[in-house]
Amino acid sequence: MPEGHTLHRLADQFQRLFIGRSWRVTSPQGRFTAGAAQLSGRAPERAEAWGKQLLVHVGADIWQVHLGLYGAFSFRGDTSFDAAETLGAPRTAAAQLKPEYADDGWIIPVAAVGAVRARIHVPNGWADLRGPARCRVLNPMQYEALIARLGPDPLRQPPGEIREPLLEQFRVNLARRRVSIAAAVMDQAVIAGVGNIYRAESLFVAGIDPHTPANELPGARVDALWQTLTDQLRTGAAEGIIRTLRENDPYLGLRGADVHDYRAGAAVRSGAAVRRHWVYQHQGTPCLRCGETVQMRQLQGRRLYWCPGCQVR
DNA sequence: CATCGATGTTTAA
DNA sequence: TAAACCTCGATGC
Repeated sequence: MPEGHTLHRLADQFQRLFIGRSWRVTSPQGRFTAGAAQLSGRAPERAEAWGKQLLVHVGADIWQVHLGLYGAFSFRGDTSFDAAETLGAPRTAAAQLKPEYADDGWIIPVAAVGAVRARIHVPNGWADLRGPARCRVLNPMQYEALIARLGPDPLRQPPGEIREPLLEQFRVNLARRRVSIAAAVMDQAVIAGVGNIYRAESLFVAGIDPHTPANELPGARVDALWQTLTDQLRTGAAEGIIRTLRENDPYLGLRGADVHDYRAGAAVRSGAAVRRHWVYQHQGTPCLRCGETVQMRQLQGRRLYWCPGCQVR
């Protein structure tokens, strides 16, 4: 789950549940004890996402959380917490809670299970953070330094709009790289929020050969890629899931392609057997658009997927 | 019960 | 390029 869309959902959820309310912060696992003490008893003013970073402003301090590959936040509490979803790596959903309250009116949380790095608690609910790659409190200087090395985030544009300065930054960043566009688009200094699934799916939809050098990608294709990523990330943030392939996609209609997902366990995990991606994890099967065999190879330690028929220089 | 893998990033070699 | 790190569910023996 944790590509940029997840972090924006997370920031929204923080905004709704915690912002402006005095919270208690602990570290049941014991690995965030000092930071928790620093944040506890105060009221966060703002939660924002920038790419894959969650940044929660508490006075001049900023709580930085990066979920990495398998970090996750889970939420429990009264009915206002019911709609709060677990965000991050897949976790089994907790059973329905029967809220009980202490004398001070605060809900009594269940005992922390497993390695809970941070628990944040407000009167009507709490959230547990497990497995983050980063969890620390930044001062304003450290915050500025972090922001300075992040590229533009397509989700930091108003919905339905392309912000020229962000797109221009993307163009400039690509023009400065000689690595492949596949490597560049995963570089958080070039564009923030894109992970392995959006890389594969955006380059497929934009019809770009992932091996094209970033600085050789024609301007029109750079702009089209930004537009594609903006649309895909926006949809992912709205739906809470990465679904780049839709059953009514006209390309599917043309070929009468079968969109059922036969990967082992996929149907069980997703609750539906309908395939969600064009090329991601579909190596060795016919492309649903052109029929060529979808390719996969290791690139800088990550798996790259593409269709050699649809994606050209 | 051991091993593997995952939508990620940093550090060492 | 490889290993380390953060966690836990799935898979295999």
